[in-house]
Amino acid sequence: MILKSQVEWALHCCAILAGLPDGRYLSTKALAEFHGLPKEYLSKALQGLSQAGLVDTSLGPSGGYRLAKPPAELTFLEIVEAVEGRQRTFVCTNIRANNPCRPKDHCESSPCAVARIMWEADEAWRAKLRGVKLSDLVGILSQEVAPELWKSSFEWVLERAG
Amino acid sequence: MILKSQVEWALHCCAILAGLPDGRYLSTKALAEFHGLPKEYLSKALQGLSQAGLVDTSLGPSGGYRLAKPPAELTFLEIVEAVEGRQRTFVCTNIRANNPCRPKDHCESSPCAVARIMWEADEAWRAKLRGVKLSDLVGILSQEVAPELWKSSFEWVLERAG
DNA sequence: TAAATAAGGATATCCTTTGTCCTTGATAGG
DNA sequence: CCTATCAAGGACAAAGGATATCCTTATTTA
Ligand code: SF4
Ligand code: SF4
Repeated sequence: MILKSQVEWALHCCAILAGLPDGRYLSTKALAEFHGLPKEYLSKALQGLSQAGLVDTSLGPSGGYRLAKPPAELTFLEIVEAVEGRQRTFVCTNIRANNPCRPKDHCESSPCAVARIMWEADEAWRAKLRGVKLSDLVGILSQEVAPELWKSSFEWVLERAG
Repeated sequence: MILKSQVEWALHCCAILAGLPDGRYLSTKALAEFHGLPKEYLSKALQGLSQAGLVDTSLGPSGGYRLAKPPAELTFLEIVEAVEGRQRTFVCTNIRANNPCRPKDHCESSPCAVARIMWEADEAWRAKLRGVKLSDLVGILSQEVAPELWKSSFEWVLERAG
């Protein structure tokens, strides 16, 4: 069970978009080039962000993506779910229904304890991601990334932001 | 990102094995029949439990599986990891290394903030599973499963336990 | 008008999961 | 000792999802 690599891509892209000046857009092409990713496939991840309403888009030259809300209001969970989907990581195939001792008319209405426990763990994972804002990430990165690299990356992006 | 169905199978099988009298074994055949699962494929999941040291095995007629330790000392996490593996759900492909602004001699030693945050969420999931014992599950099931079904299932198992 | 862009459909490739089949070596019971 | 039964595991096939590419369409900006 491994998350799609698109999750990593989307998070990185959002971190970049968070540094974009108001009203400007950054294209898929620029984001793909900056991260060394296949443009067409990265596009699918960005479309996921768009469909989830996390980013705004603009067409034509100088078009691209920008965040739909401030980084402080955008959580990791939203980004992860936009790309990875909202389905729980544990799915019940209801194998208890195959119990040979089970009467024909027997019908369990609610999910069994196994599923509930696994779903609680799933929710703990989501709660952790829900508690981290995109602005938190930017704050950490701004402290950890080497200043000259931080600056040159910012300028690289600005040159290409429409 | 969805857990293997074998995780559900292994948890159910452990719950059954937890009710086995001391010193007796239950075969793959019986476990597969009880849950309505393909015997050969369920065998792979049970081999995972065996390799992780969670169950003891015995060969020959009246052989099979039994728990290697009391249900109160067996956690959900152990069972899940025995089948699903211990790899983290978020893997870093280090796309930051593709940054065109990155100097040739630049070398990030430690994982970046994105990975650390995702790994913290992963650990929250594991911590939740680590906190649930197999005995907890048996306790809940013994209260929730209809008494007559519980009893007949127990007898069904006992008839086939070697 | 022309170039650039997002959106998305179609398709191909690779890998994981799921599932089956068979062999091997060990063991209990007769 | 003999035989049926068992776990272990290798080989292999089918199905589905992830990854990746290519192309078309509608839209917008310069
Ligand atoms: S364990 Fe939960 S999920 Fe699996 S069958 Fe029983 S109820 Fe369904
Ligand atoms: S985000 Fe974390 S995982 Fe992804 S590249 Fe940067 S460091 Fe590696």
